[in-house]
Amino acid sequence: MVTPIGKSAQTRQLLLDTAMELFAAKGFAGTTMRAIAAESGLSLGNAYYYFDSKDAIVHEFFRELVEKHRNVSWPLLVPGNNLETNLRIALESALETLAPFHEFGPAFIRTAFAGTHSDLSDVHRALEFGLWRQVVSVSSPLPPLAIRKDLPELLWLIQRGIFLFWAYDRSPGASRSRRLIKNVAPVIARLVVLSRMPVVRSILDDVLSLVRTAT
Amino acid sequence: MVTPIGKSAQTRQLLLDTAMELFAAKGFAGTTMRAIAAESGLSLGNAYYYFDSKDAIVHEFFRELVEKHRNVSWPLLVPGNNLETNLRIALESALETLAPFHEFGPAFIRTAFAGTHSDLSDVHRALEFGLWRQVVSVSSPLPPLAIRKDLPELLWLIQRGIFLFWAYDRSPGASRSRRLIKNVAPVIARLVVLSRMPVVRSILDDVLSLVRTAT
DNA sequence: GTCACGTTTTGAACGTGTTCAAAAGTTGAT
DNA sequence: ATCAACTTTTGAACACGTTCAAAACGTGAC
Repeated sequence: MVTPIGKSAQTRQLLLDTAMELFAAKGFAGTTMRAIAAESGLSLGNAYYYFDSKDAIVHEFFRELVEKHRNVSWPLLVPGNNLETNLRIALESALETLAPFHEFGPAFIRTAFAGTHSDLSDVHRALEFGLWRQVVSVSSPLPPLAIRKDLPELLWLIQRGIFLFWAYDRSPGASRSRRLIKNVAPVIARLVVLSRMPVVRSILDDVLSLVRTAT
Repeated sequence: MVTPIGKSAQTRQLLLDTAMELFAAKGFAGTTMRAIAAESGLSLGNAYYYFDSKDAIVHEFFRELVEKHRNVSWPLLVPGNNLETNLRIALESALETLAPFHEFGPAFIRTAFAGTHSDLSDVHRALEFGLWRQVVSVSSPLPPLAIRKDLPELLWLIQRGIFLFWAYDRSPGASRSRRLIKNVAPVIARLVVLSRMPVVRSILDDVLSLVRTAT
């Protein structure tokens, strides 16, 4: 009999799928490693053979959600929208995707910021750097040349901030996060227009190099 | 015999003092609730009578550190320093105070952002809002009137950001955080000068109202 | 077919944060 | 002095994340 390729990988995936089901059904605290293993028909120790920790599983779960957000929001970024609209779409759909898992907020933060530097770059990319490039390039009118190249990085930074805020936002339905997004979008749009002015542009340059210091 | 006032409060304080010693000696993970209780000559359950959780103890520990930072940095803010200098002093002394407890970073974040809204205001205040007022008011030249009133709030925001960055900064000796501070100070100083210009001022207004949305 | 070696799986154990019912102690009114 | 109500303390227990030595399994060489 032909052994299916990657039997080990399959077991790992089974674990992951089971975990994600349980996460969705019972939440983070309500999903125990024992339950994940049992529901997968494996022993507890075996789960730890495939994943170093519960957080490691959450980490992969998070990456799935990021991918989902990308797939959901990408088609909504239609040409003709202005930057403010696209920005709102991208941010709000992120919130929508994450909403059922608000309880995971701190764990997401933990796993997104933990790990080595190369791993952080990974999350960097995972956090949809490409999506922000799309947000920019599909907006009309296109942002001023002065900032067009750097804008995705700036937007990515904004999204990181909002993500952090959301993770610790205790307001019902994350209403404060929603309000924040609604207010951020026009401010950024205005800032982009003003970036034509050398003073503003120089400030943005400063901020950008700060961000690069920190990355 | 005259019972000393607040016997209950004393027990609580004993627990706290013991915990802080152990935290300094053995770190966060190395300090168990059992050890705190035992070293205080109390039972484990009793410790939980005074503190809801280990995090609750860390929370108070953090507040002590914040107070310590205030006391350390306040006298260093001498008149004659310019804003950039004072800003660096305040930020770097914060790092110095927190440095031995880098391992607590995520726990600090957790406790600082958890809790009710009124509790968050508490942390708000705890994070030395007053210190930033002092940083501003003792700087010469004084910042432009256009921004003088709001600057402390802006600086407080900056500090929060840097604190977050530090908490998850894995670089040896938190060197990245140190570098960030060194670079942030002049940028902010420049921004303050530019705040005389209406465009810049209007952007700052936007940012401020965003912050207030989020608070 | 057997053996040696690497991969996978097990089951039990450890130490942790947290909970809780019940005991012990304290206080103030009668 | 007694009793009732409240505060403090105890000790045992629970469930969880994590670890580990040993067993089982698979595979390729001889």
